[in-house]
Amino acid sequence: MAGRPRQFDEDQVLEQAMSAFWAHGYEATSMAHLVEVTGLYKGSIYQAFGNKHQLFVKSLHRYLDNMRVQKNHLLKEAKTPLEGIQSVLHGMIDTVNDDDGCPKGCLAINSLVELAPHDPEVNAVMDEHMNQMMASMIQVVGEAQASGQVSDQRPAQLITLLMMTFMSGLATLMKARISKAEAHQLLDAQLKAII
Amino acid sequence: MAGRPRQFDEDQVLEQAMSAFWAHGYEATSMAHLVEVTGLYKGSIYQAFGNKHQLFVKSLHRYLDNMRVQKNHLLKEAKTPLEGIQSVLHGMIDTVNDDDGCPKGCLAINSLVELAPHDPEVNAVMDEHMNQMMASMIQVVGEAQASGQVSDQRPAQLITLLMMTFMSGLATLMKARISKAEAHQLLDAQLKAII
DNA sequence: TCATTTTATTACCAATTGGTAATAAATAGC
DNA sequence: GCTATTTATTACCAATTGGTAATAAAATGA
Repeated sequence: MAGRPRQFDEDQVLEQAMSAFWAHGYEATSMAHLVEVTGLYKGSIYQAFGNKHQLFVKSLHRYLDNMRVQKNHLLKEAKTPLEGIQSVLHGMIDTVNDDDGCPKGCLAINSLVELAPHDPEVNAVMDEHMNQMMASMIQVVGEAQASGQVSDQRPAQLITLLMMTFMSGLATLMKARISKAEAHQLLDAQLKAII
Repeated sequence: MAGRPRQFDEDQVLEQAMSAFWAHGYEATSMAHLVEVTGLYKGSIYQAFGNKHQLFVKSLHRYLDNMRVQKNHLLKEAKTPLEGIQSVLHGMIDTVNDDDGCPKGCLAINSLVELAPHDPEVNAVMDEHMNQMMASMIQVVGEAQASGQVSDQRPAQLITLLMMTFMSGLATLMKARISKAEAHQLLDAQLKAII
């Protein structure tokens, strides 16, 4: 016996909130700002999502899910393990969005820097995501080594750690210092060095 | 004809403010918090430093100056260019302070992520610092190449960019995911790969 | 049609935000 | 000792913060 139907799409609202947090960070995004970008009333936001922090965590989850889906898709599409690795990493660079001329970086890395040390929940979410990401990439790197496309001088885990650390650095520097094009070039150089 | 003398050491206060911004970020550090950690009154802070943003910029400058001084010192002390590079980079890892059990990361990288895209002044400060840092490191890498300690397969500038991007990633991940010990190991592996 | 349930919309709230004005207390020069 | 100057200390402020209570408006089932 449902009451008055919702006049907004929860997914769409979540997308808009995520975009705001992505562009400005958690602290700098006020509820007033969220009201503005979502177009709905403050009461509706609180009723639908609990509070600001829960809304943020849901936004972060959405972002990480998108990343995971894209990663799995690209890995499946790839003709070889190495090609998969490359398309996933270059895809990450393209995800760094700057529609409005203002680079947003990677929401995961942004959140890690701003919140992880003081926010146990965000830290846990990031922990699970990075473990999953690492495991997935370690396996592909292992396959690439088995097929001879990647040198097995280094253990797959080390190669993956070097890759992910480098990607974190790219995400950081792309917030202000380097362009997408430079990031792609740097990534190629890095892969050439560790592979 | 000086008036009432200051009852605080400006440098010491700046150090305390820097530490607060370093640990919690710009937005999450309130004036009330700064009053608490510095021990002086709000009015005194505003009179001495202008406002919160100017205090932050001064703190950031102080941090960057410290980094530059340490870098120059380590480079001068080193017996060879390569040794200089290594001690500077490993020294950066040690600068990532976690006295209170809470990793603060690197204030420069933290500020880049939180503020640079929306804060022209911070962006400009970081721009100048990174240009200077890059130029200084490119020169040392070049010397290391000339002395045969570093391969000249890659241009010195590219090697330096790979190094600095990797360091940015380390600073980021050290805020939550990896320990100092792991960071040192990863840095060694990275240097082995690109040098 | 009417009670129930859910949402939309408005109005409101205490606490905190960054920032200032006013006043009291030291110093130096005259 | 008085004045000018600078700082210390208190009291205060408008605006914004995240969050709620109250009410109006749709839907469903009886």
